[in-house]
Amino acid sequence: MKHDDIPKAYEPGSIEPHWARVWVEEKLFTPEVAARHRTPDKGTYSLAIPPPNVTGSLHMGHMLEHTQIDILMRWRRMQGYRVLWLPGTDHAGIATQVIVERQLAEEKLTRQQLGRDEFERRVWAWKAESGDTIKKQMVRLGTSCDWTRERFTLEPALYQAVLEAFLRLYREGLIYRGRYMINWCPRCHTALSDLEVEHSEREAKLYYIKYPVLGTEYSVTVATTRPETMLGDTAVAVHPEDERFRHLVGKRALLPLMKREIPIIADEYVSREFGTGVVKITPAHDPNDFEVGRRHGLPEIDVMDNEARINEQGGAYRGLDRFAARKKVLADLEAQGLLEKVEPYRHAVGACQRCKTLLEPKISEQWFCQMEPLAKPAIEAVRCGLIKIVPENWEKVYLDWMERIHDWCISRQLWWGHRIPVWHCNDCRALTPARDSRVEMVDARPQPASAPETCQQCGSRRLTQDPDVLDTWFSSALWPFSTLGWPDDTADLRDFYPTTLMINGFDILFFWDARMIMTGLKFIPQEAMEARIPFRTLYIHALVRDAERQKMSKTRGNVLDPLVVTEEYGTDATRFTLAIMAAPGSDIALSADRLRSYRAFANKIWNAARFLFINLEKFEAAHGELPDVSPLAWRMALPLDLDLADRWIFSRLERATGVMNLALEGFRYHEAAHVIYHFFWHEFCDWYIEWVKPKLTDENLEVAKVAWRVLFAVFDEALRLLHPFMPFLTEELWHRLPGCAQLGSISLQDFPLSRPEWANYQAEQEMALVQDAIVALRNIRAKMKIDARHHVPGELATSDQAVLALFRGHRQAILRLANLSAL
RNA sequence: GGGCGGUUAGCUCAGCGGUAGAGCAUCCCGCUUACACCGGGAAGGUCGUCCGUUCGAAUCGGACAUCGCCCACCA
Repeated sequence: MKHDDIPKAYEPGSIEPHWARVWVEEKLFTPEVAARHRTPDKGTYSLAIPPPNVTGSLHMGHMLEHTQIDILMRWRRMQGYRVLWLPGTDHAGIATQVIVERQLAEEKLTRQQLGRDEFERRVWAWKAESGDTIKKQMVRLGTSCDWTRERFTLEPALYQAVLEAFLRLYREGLIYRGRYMINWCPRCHTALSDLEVEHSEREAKLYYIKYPVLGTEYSVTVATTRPETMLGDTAVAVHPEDERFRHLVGKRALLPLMKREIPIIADEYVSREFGTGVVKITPAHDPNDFEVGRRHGLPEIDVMDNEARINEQGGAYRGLDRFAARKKVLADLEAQGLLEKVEPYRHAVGACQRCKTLLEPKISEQWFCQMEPLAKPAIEAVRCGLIKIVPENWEKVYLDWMERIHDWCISRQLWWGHRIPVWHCNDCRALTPARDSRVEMVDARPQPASAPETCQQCGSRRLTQDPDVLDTWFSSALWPFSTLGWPDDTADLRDFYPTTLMINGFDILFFWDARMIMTGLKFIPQEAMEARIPFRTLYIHALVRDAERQKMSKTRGNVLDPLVVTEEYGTDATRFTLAIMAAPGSDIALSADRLRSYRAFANKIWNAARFLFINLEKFEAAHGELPDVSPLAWRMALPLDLDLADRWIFSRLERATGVMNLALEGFRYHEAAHVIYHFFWHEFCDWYIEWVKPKLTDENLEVAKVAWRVLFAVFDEALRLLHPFMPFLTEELWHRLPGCAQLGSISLQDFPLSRPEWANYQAEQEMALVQDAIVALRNIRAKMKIDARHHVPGELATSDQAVLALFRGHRQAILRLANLSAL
């Protein structure tokens, strides 16, 4: 070996791609391959990746998540578990469709012009083109996934899982179709689930409008924020016990502008305190009014089309956009003297999560999934502790939501996704589901293979498949078991399910985690609940924010490209930064300062290694032989009669090891990272290496050899502790250590376990004293200008025990003296 | 309207019952043959406010202030 050519500065760019490639080529992260290198098998440890959007690319949020997962995966793998981290991507229905539609728009095309088949082909083409961007990026970043098991939510096997789940829920009546009020996005032209609505407070106006009461000379005044919806009013309501209006109940009012007679009804829903105590009822355009309308059998007059323009039900306002209609309605009311007053009003409105367009509540025929029967066991599983949510406060959030859960609108008026496997009869309109869950490839796209041939009600052969696709989260909900082969009873499913862990951000706690728990409990054919849960522990990580503390996310434009950051600072340093800043519960504001300082840490490690290598060469040159410093040798033959600094460094190493293992058990990445950082830099480098320097060249060859062996022992252990955090650097250095290359990858070596016999409190106390002494002496010398140069610890260790004894006797006095600037 | 989280050194944040910590920035001294992406030293905080529990509180309880987030069908 020749180490003269080791660069002084660590250059991550020159080694990372190499190891990234080797790891994948050797399939080290395929559990069966890894197991061949390891004998004691501690059982399986598995995690199904939160699948990124297939057409997306990595942002810092991914990198944080993947770093946190990867640290635990590598740590457990080193501990001897058969670790499976199953990667894959999500077809991401609406997100992906929007991207392709945007591309079409550049060609001045719409998907409608293209037609459904051609549009789907375009999306598949786009997927083929950009679908493995994420994978390439993850491989480059060393993410230790088992790429031989990669999955995609729209591939045939997972399509089959979706069909199986849908058909079972459908047959049991848990999936139903009906006309209800849903959230409609006038831009995306699709229904959305409640979760996809973003509420935000806005300044608005409260308009007070007079409705004449028929057969009297007076009128009632209603208050509304959306006057244009009055075109669809079918009643006016008051509280049943409101004395002010009791006499009006049963009378009729004349709906202004539309000249329609509508009843005045009484309903508990009306609040006597708000507004005027009289409410206009628009069953087709407000969720509350919808309920009231159904209770009283009121007509539901939908006055808007899918673009939120007034339709033919809106009389003179037909064709106007909802906001234009509002202006005109107000102007007309004003002209007729029916607009009593306008007040400023602040309230929350709902917008489309995807495109931020204001949503329109709309009555629509959609598919729903009944939630209560699924939620009950999912609540139970968390409440009884079978599934642990960390940090604990999220458990309460989860339970609160689950206990007030509403039915889930699962149909989307999109073309990209799993099409609903139910056919409509063109003759009798009855519904007939696919006969089974088999999937076939038609035109390179997976489709249900067993379409019904005849209507199950009238026997007609004229059937049309429902045009809608399923909410993208429907397939995600099955992810932990669909990726392992369900509905088939596969070896992987038996081996790795339930998965050990799930790690994701709180933003998908309801969207995803809750639904995985419900579906796992529903579909896994095991008796015991503990065998059906999708994961045993759910760790909710914080979000990465940019310097302005803005949330980084797929839909916002402020994403930081991890590849750019890692290019500048190195993947290991970036990972370390994310880990050491990842205290549970608080968000991370990524800063260049921190990245720089942990790049310096990587450099420090590199140079400590460089010191070892260079001086080992010098030793060989001087003595014509090498001390045996391979891990095999030092583990067999560490001497018992070590001196103070040796006993001290082993004691500190043992402490670091113990704390790191405990911290990682509890997802306290920051604590683990702090411990190894401090140990490596400020104990191993600043004190220990300085201390042993003289010994390494001791005239007594045996003394020198022991020093070398201890030095490498500690360094080797430190590299292993560091490996989950800095896989590239440690892998590179491990391979350069004498005798290590032939042992294979560091990722398959043992992670250091706690060795309590190494803890040595006495050595730590003595060492603290010595360190004080050295610092004091250095200060005194510097201040007295006895010697311009500062002295390394080793000088004291080897030559000046008498000074130490003196110091021991007069510690306080010397320390005081040392700090006197008067000297 | 409910719920959650933050408020600690100039900046960004750890600590969460026993004499205030890190990184960066600042000041002083050192280019000692691993590393100036370095080494040594120093300065800097009555831990948002008030009340309480305790021998003892940044750390536990309560109130308040302030910032942020999540959930929510009062038009």
